[in-house]
Amino acid sequence: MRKTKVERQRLLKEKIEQTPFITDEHLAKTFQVSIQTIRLDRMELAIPELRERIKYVATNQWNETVKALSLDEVIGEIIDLELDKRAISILDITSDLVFSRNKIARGHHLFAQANSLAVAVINDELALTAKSEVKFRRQVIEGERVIAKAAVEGKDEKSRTIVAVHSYVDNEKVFSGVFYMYQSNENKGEKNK
Amino acid sequence: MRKTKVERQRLLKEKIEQTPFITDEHLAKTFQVSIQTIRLDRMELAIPELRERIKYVATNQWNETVKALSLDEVIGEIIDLELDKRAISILDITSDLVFSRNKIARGHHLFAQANSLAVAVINDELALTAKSEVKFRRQVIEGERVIAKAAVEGKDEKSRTIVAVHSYVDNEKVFSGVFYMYQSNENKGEKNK
DNA sequence: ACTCGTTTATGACTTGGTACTAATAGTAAT
DNA sequence: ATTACTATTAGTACCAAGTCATAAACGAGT
Repeated sequence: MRKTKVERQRLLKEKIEQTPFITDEHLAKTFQVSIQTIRLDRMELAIPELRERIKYVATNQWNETVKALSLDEVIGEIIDLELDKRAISILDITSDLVFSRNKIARGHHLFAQANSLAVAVINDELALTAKSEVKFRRQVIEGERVIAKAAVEGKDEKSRTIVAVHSYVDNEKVFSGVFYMYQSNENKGEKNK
Repeated sequence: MRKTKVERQRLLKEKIEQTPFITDEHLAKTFQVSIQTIRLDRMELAIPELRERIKYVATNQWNETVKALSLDEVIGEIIDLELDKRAISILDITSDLVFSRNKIARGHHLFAQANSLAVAVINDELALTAKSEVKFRRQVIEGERVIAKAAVEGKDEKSRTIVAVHSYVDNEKVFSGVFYMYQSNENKGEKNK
């Protein structure tokens, strides 16, 4: 005999989770019940119809967010560097760096490029970001090349080095930020351990 | 007079690429032509219908998701999420995330964790960081576990969503930031006509 | 025999289309 | 002016994959 309703619903839920792109018709066949039964089941389980499921998967932000960010190699290539003064790096926005739906680059990649450039420009074994203020001026699209220019601007009252970074695509500013950097050398204030 | 056919088709293609989840009806209105014209255009341009477009996006993203599941430790794991309210994620600082010399975590990883949590907490198809102010309160060392807590704080004067994120290691605050997020905010709410 | 939970059937309606045919408007060539 | 042609609009039939509501049939248990 067929399984109980509860059992079928358990399996149904599983099945839909595994292969969300399945029609009621198909489900009815695999569970050897009528389409109407499947639909009743879905209603009881509050499982939306196929099209809504597809849409959900398509628009779901979660997946995008959890998606891999190979952070270490995304920070761009340094093409010019004058220690304690200025630095320039290039970051090509590849498909890995964007939201797949709209091809817009995720913000933290631009941040990472700028931040790592700020670290690099400082002539010290150790430079750490203490604070930063950044602005994402316009979206950057897949395929664009971001040129980040960092300039050391001096020290603040706590003798942290101030680095200004401006990033451009085709001379249009897309990102700017100021980074306040700890240094180990001249600056003491050895932080905690 | 209206634009030429060629021009309209160029714009049509663009529009659909930008916002693939748009019906022919909506397109007809925005281009001030009949639905049939839009359909002729799509045929000539070999652009599939809405459902196929959604499906395409969904399947792509689904694959990404499957991939992401094996690399979920990269920007942290979301362990709690209440859309439009708050979210919590955990990031274990592994050796990949630190400066090799001193085992201190690179700033942009903390930023990435916080930023992506800010994106995730927003209940919208599209959320982008417009601006942020962050503070790195103390260094994080290899082996430590960073818990980031995001809270949606409302909207600013430009109706960007404000998300505050604070990150802790053992109840000690190591990072804090405020993110101002763009939202697309379009459909989903409208039903009546 | 009657009732209850479950299952199946049926019909009307919905969305966002495809496929096809036909009519109309506007422009250019002869 | 007539013809030719393109572009656009209109209308019909049909489809997939549903929703919603109603009704009927089945299978047991007490």
